[in-house]
Amino acid sequence: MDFYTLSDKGIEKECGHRIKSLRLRKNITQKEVAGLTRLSLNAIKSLESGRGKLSTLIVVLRELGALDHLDSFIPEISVSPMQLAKMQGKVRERASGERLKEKPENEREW
Amino acid sequence: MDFYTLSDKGIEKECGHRIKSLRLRKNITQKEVAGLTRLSLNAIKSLESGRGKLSTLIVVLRELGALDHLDSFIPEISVSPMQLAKMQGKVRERASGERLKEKPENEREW
DNA sequence: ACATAAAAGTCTTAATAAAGGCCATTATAG
DNA sequence: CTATAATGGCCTTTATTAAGACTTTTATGT
Repeated sequence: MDFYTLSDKGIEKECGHRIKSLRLRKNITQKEVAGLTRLSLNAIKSLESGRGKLSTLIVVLRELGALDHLDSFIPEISVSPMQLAKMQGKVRERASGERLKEKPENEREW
Repeated sequence: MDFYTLSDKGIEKECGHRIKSLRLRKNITQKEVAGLTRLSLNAIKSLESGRGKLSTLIVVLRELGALDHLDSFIPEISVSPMQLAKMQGKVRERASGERLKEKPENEREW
């Protein structure tokens, strides 16, 4: 399955379907998940239809014992040793934006 | 990294950090991501601080070229052949749920 | 086949994210 | 070191989700 062929909405729906599948695999109802997570039934229904907040997803995945899947969803970057050396062990904290000319060297107007 | 040792809020923050790392690896600014995804700068900032909607996460991950990991996120359930046989090729659509006694067999009150 | 419960749909209200703006802080290119 | 851009924080308004209740549809155990 190639997700790049799907629209954003398509991916949202696919995520919802898979969460539902995980739940059904454990054979528990939406209402039970709501109770276990202390979320509302509506939140569970929304999540399974592809909407919802990131926090909702996390809480539900934990209850379904699927947090490890989230780990691969948002991969941790691995910095290569060479790159680390190049930055002298410093981790970049900001993108290196464009820098306007500091000031024209010998500015003169006439 | 084991997500199960983290609190829900901890996982949210970790997700935000990873998204930021993915962005910095491509050396683009939050403002650029906002422009490319047609989301607001605020939405990007929120996402990188661990909040945000699932849809926001998906759109940003696509822009950062990290959608391919989604496949391993919530893997599609693989139904064993035996189970398939047991359900006569039918896929379960609802949890089985408890069923109250249909009706007392020989009900009589006196 | 039918009764029952799971789940989908729909509403109202409360909470929170998104949009857009402005200011303060700080990494960093030069 | 210093000027500048990147980012974080905060605020207001708007849009969307969560909560909670109710009704309707439909899968499914018996």
